Amino acid sequence: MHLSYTEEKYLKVIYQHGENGTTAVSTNAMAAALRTSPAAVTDMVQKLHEKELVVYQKYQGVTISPTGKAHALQIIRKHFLWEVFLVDKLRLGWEEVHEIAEQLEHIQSPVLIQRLDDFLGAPAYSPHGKPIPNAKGEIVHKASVVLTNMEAGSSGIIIALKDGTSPFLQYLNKRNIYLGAKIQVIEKLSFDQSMDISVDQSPRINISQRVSDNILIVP
Amino acid sequence: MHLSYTEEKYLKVIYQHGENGTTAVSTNAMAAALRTSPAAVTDMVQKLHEKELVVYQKYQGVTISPTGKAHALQIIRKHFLWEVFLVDKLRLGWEEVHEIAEQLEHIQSPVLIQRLDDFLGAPAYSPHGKPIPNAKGEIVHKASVVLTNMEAGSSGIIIALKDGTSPFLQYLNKRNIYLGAKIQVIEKLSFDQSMDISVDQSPRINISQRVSDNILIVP
DNA sequence: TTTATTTTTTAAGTAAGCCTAAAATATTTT
DNA sequence: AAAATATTTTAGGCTTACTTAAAAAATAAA
Repeated sequence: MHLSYTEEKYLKVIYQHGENGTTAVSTNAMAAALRTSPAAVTDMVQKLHEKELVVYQKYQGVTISPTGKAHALQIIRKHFLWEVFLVDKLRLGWEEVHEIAEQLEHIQSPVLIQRLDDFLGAPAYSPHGKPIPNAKGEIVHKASVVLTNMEAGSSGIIIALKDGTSPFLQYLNKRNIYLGAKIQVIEKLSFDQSMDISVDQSPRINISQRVSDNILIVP
Repeated sequence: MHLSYTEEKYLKVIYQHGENGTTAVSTNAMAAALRTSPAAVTDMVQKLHEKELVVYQKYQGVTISPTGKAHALQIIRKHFLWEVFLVDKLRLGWEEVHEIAEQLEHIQSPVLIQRLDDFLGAPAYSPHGKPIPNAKGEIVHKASVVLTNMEAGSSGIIIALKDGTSPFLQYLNKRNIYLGAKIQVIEKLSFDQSMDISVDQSPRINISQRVSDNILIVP
């Protein structure tokens, strides 16, 4: 079934604000999230209920249905993949990519998304460290850990940064540290809490705790 | 001034079907191009006239205005840049990219397009060999030449392919010949009209006339 | 538990973009 | 030049997604 741009936006909000489909979302909350009026939300939600994309009862808020959830997960998948593209390939700061991905997530083309996924190396996490649903809409969630807390000798992949400001990004760029890079913790220096790491097999570099505190890793 | 998705589509068609703004476009022609009714076109064209994006007189067809042209060129620029991305980076066949670029061209974000342009290496031509307007909306048009007609010793860049079918693309891929590659004509073999070329300084390879006939070059 | 407040829904109406059918104008044919 | 045909415009109406204002229901306070 084909959904309109607006219907897609509503489904995504219902899914996300309803804690991934587990709780009901109030009309007011949706209106705020979508920057529209409560009356408009009631209108749309009734239509989505008739299409069986949500479950809605007067005055009881709205919950996403299994069909609606499947749609929402595809939209979220597209959103995150585009975010990875924007940050990873186009080097946009991740404060600014959300807004652009909000538009890109509605582009209709299965082959495009499949190729984009390939091109990006089938990333598992968004730049914000959120797990990307796979093509089937499944979320495979691995717990991430702050680089600071990793043991010497262990390794993993940078999936997200806590600090997304330009100075930090520039620092990382200068030191060739980037999203998706494989990090190996070589040594932890207790004197100043700094650590020696290796990025993608390259020679070891030393980073301060200030830096490692802001890097999230999955094994 | 912000334009709607639909207004953008109309402006592009008016510009392109009016031979880049030089001739008027008929209502029927536009309706066909936009897959809508002539009545809908009259409606929209009157609105665009009031916004001074086109010049329209009853029964006289419509011409783009300078302001409208500036908009159209930006949309076309975006369309072509996305096409380059899809073909060059995502390796989609260029028969299938037009439809996707029709959607992508309406994404609103100046910084996105600037970064995309950088990422693609500021390409001058679309995969179909059409010149891409620059950020100011200027079209710098260099004449292209069929590879077959180039002299031994001369060189240039592949800007387009005449044949975009999968077998041809696979052939090119296998031989490491790609859009944007620098081609040097080393020798022309009159016996079978084949030629020896070098792609981006790599060792010489021989290609048949069947192949060189379908490759377009700019010096 | 009754009243006040907040939330939600209904009702009526708007704008964008489309439709069909009929009327008006252009163009072509005779 | 008149008649026939094709094109274009107008008129009236539809759907989507929104708006504001009023009514209804739920929740919180007294």
